[in-house]
Amino acid sequence: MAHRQDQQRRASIHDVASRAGVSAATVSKVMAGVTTVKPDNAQRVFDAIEQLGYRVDPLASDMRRAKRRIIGAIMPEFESEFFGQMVTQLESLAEQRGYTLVAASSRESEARETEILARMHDWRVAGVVLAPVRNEHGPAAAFMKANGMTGVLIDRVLSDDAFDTVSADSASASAEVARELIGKGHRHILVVGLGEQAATVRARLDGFRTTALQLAPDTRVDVVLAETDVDPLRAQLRDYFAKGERPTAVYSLFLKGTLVALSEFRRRGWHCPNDISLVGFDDAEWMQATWPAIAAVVQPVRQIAGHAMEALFARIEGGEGPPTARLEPCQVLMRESVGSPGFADNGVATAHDHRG
Amino acid sequence: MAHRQDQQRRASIHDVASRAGVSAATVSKVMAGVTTVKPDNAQRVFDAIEQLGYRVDPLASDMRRAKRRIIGAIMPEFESEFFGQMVTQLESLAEQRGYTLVAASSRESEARETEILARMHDWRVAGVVLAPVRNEHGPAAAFMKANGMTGVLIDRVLSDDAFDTVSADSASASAEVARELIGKGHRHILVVGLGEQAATVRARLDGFRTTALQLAPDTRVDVVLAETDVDPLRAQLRDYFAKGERPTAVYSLFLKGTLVALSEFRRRGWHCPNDISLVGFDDAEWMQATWPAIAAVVQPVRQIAGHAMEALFARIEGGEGPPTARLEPCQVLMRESVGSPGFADNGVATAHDHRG
DNA sequence: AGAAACGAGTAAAACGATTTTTCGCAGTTG
DNA sequence: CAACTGCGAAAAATCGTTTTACTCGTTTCT
Repeated sequence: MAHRQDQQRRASIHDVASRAGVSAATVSKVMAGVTTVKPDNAQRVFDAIEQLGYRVDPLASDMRRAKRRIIGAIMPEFESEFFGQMVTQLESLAEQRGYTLVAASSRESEARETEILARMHDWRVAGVVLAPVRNEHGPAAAFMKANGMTGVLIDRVLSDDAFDTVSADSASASAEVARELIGKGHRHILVVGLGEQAATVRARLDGFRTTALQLAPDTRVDVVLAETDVDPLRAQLRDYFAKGERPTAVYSLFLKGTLVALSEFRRRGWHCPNDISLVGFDDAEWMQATWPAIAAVVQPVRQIAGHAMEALFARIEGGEGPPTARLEPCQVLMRESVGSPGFADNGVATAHDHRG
Repeated sequence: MAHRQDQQRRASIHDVASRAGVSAATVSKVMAGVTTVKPDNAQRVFDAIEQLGYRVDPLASDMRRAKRRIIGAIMPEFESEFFGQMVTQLESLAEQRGYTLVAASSRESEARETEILARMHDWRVAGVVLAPVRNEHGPAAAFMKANGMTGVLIDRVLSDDAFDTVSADSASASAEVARELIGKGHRHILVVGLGEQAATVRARLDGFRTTALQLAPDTRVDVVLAETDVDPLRAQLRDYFAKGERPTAVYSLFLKGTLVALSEFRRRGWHCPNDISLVGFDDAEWMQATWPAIAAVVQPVRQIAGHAMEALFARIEGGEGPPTARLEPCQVLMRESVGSPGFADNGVATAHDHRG
């Protein structure tokens, strides 16, 4: 084939039409499966399509309708397993319905979130799955509302008066964590979190505290909440321990907090679970490979993605009615990082002797 | 504003034109910054744009030109830090040049890879960043070639005769790992990997073995390579150890292998680095938080993304010349999981006594 | 003065599809 | 035989832009 002119223009519907000796409209009808076309002509159209390798240009095809067969997805980040799985799921579900998913990362910035949303509005996407940086009351949701966009809010949300929401049932999961920890005898527990994710953090904190205090009113629940970034949290946690505070268990409300707690333990020579117990919201693959394995709350990614898309497409297809707020149950995996207090011996690392 | 009819049609260029009392062509010129427009008219156009909240429909705008201001990105998966960071970077770089990134996950399937590519071709994307599942010789690259698409290959590739490639310098990094391990006295090292990622796995393995044997010809390098999935690897590794093999160090050629190795150590009660040393290709955030911290080869994500986009846009803008093959240097972080052999005491777990 | 150049703008043709409208024609009916 | 019915297909309108080609004055050059 030598050095073909590869930068050729692709065959359009008119090329197919003229080769088949019919009009473009007829080609369109054949492709849409309309039956009022003579079999003879239909065959010639099929042949022409085959020969030219013709494929519909989806964007041109969408041109005529107001909405395009595109779903926008905005995630706070792509670097974590959770959002990675979420995007994968959403992509798959969108595809199943003949839509294309266009995902963007707001990089934990509300300003960027709105910019992306504006771009997607320009693209005239059919709908948006928004995982807001903070909560459902941010500028992004307001933008969607103001511009009459259809969308679903997920993850760091509870409920909204304009959009359907789907998120993990943080409160119940946290309550279960509380039951487990109290049941194991813990009475001084530290909860660490990041304040910016207001919606979920509050639900998780309240769910935990309420249940803990209900089961054992003498329980002391300390809270270390950093405002925005992870480094301040690390500093605050360091201060907290430096003051001599010595909880028997730590419950981290989100993944990064679990890492911070873990590295802080490590710095002080504390081992789980002998010196201190640890449970984290959000599971990750590595948590099963470490020693000890880290207990975690597993979010139902598939369910969240599934119901989000279901709700979204219902709205796209004109579904009416008040917005729904769905909470999907989590799974709490109590692994080796959680034990009973009592072996604690104030900062002296103990010998390990786990055996598979 | 009561219950406005929010499902309004957005203002088009013609709406702006008629409100400003000019033609659509003039509006287009004003927006493009053409100077041959009377200031008076230009002002009226700007006012109309302002009042109507008009924004160009990027897809309609792209309609007229053959290529669209869209870059496609195909990654084997979204769940890992590496590809998450990669997508984030690529998105950012595309945006900087006024393009939109559309990312898709091939979910480690070559068949799906080609399907996605076909869809992107239908979309008439300006270019594609492809991180192939296996290597540069797969069906996806062939498809791109056959259809005259412009693109760049990254990550699991070495070089290609049609496309620019950018990847981590696996061989050099592996050589450095070999130097480190040999230097620490290791003479029996197990390398674990996944065979499907042929291109890079071979480079990493050869780079390691060559240097190791060169520095210490008596070194024994065992290799456990699974074909496709992670579970067979786990089984093979289990068999290997069950045979009584007792290397003093393990070098994992990819992240999942590191997790498998780690959990296998855990199952057998072996501790790093006293019982066995571990180095993994690919870094992850958690590796610094665990005890011990896991030594890892850090891939230069930013550099790879940066040069990939640079090369891609050069081609998009018509750049000629033979394809380039870039190798970006990695950083090898020797953490606590690597020590000197000699403390090994055949399977009996030893007491830990790390202190921050 | 007449040609050429230029300035400022418009109408119309693309781009690649889909959808609505119109049209020709064959067959049927009164 | 005129009028009606349907079928199949073509022609035209539409989506929102950009670009080309063209008009109509006015100015400048020879």
